[in-house]
Amino acid sequence: MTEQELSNPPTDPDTHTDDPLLDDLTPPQREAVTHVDGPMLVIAGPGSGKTRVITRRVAHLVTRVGIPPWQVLAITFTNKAAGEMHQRTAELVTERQARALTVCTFHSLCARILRQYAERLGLPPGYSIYDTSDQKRAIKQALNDLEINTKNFPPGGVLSSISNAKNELIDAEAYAELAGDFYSRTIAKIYTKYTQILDRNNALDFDDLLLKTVSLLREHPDVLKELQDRYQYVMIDEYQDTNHAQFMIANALAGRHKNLCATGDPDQSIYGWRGANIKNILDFESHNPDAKVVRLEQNYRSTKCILALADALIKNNAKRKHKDLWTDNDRGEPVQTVTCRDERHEANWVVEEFRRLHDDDNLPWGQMAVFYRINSLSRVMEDALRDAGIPYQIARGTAFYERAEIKNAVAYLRCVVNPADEVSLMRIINTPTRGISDKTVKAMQAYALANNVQIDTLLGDPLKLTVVNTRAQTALAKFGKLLDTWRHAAGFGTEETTVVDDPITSLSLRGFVEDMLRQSGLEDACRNDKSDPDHERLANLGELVSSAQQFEQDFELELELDGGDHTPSLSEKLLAFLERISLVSDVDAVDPDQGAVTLMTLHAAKGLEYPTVAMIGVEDGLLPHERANADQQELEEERRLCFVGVTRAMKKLYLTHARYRTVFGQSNVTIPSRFFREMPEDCITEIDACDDDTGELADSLSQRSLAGREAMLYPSGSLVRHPQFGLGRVIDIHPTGSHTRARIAFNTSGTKTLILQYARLERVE
DNA sequence: AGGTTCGAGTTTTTT
DNA sequence: ACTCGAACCT
Repeated sequence: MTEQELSNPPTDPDTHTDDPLLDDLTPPQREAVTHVDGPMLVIAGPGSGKTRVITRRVAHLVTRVGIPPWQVLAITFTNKAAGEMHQRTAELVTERQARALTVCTFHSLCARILRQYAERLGLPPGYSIYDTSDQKRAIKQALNDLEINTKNFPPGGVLSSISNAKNELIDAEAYAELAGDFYSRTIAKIYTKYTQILDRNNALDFDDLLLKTVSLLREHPDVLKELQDRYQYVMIDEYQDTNHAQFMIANALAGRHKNLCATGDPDQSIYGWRGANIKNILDFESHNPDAKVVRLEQNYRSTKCILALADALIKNNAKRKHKDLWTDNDRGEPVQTVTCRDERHEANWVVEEFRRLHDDDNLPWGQMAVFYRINSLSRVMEDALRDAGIPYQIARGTAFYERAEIKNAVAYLRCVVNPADEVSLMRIINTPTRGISDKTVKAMQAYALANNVQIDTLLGDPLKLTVVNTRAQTALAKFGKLLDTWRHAAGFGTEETTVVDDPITSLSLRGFVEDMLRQSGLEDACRNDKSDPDHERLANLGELVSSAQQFEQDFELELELDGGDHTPSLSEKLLAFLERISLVSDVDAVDPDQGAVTLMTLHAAKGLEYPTVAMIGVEDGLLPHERANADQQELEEERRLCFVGVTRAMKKLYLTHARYRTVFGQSNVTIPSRFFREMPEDCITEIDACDDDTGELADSLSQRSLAGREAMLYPSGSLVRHPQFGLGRVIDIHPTGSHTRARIAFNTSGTKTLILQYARLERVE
């Protein structure tokens, strides 16, 4: 469900044109769409047709004004949003034009630019992109090297201090100069060390992608000019959530031709905690005195009730520019605020209500969504939905890549591509166990530090490690050989054997990943893992192979469509695959056509819309979150978060809270959110679900049907289709833990155990 | 060397 | 309640 999919602003007869790109737009929308040169700010309230305006403007620039499509750059907040925007623009222009557009996130744009200009920055091409857990490992390493206690400086906290500094473009040196107190002086030391570790590992963290791009643009005027001329029309969506580094990049790119179009809504700024600066959008006009400003205030999405509630809520923010939110839509039903006993009751109440909507009102599952402030609330909701046999999906695209077995597999791939990546190497050097002990590893690190060599050189020459015994040396050498074999196969030759891999004879990406999983012993380790009798982990590795294959196909198709006769080599495909894996976001996993109830955090819900929305856990301490209670600014951000959630709903909205909530296995009394008191009574129906016993009934019902109505969707013997493995027949299916596994005999690929949540199975009748 | 147990910290939100 | 790491045992 994307913005504006279901809404159609009425035609205004006075300003009718014959241009199909324009004639169904309101005057302000049209004003924004037809603006060509010079800066423009579009302040777009929720559901005001912002996405429509952006896609139409791109189409207008390309097909009416005659701007070459490759000069247009559109930056979105997630890959998912980029994909959708690209898709919707493609419907308005030719296929060739659509392909020439650049639509992506800041991070993937930066990764692309950095790869292109790597040698100008002295950046070796196989650089790793570290995610939060890799970053934490690097921080721990830094703390260890500096002999600082992790008790006083928890890696997470240190990381966020460093991240905040990076987002403000403050490097370690500058940080040290600013540091006054003991805490910041220590952070400065860790920051310096952390930077050294990343450099040594040839790794960038998320912030570095932006940071390095800023320095590239600053220090290489010729590169800047090249990029400015390449991207003459720059559009940034969700401008209220840009941080300082992103602001610098946007303004540097648009600095020459001045065609910067920013769209967003200050009331939906919800990423302040990660360095987003709401001032970027508020001060747009003073940064660009000649800017055209368009305000889109009419809402086409929600009922009057929902919008009135949202408006009343957001008016409580003191630091806010006034906006008139209005709609011609029906008044609709009142918003229901529901009091439940505990989180289980709450989940069951929502499930019962959703089932009623589905069965009685014929509302498809895909048009319902559940939002929550923190991820941990998804658990109960999931259990209730699964027990009720209702199909659901969770917007956690990164969850798959956070699994230990997948992280290990990815670490192997990174080590192949980037020999300097010590964080990844340490992860896998003895996983699965191969006779390399902690002691041996410590000795390696000590030697590498003392002799200032890259740690992986020791794998080629373990005899240097005189302190470890022969057995360990042999194990190291063997492991080194294995890595070398893969590097060779993938086309990352060692210096003297720079292998130009021949795309005809070289392995496919899928084949490479499969070989690596087998030869590394990861596959066998999962197969023999007694703690995982259902081979869930093995199935996950299988999913990684499919995703590699899927990526390979898409990547080759993309290049083919680009017109070049260039067939990508295995090494190119591997680099691109790793980059993709690093930059997936949670909402990227949401498939609106899947016909399933969607669960996500309020942050992930930004930019989406659903006919029916339930927001759960609307309690003080959760929304607003307790960590934001003290600070007025943060409280206002929590209110904006609530505003974002409420304004996603088109027709029906439920706000639920539980009297007791179990945290860490302890049941605690809760207080309803203070935001309830800010909502107008005439928009609300209060329901006390504790009065009736539907919840209790649901409790007992769900217990009985626990063995899974989900399994009924794919009964044994039914014919299914898998995107990679093709047609197959279900042998058996069981719900286990948080997943449902199915054994499926495929016609061409043999029998595989798949997890329904990851395998995109399709029932074939 | 490798597996097991016990304790601590964990949960805010994410590219 | 659950996961991760460190000490401890085989």
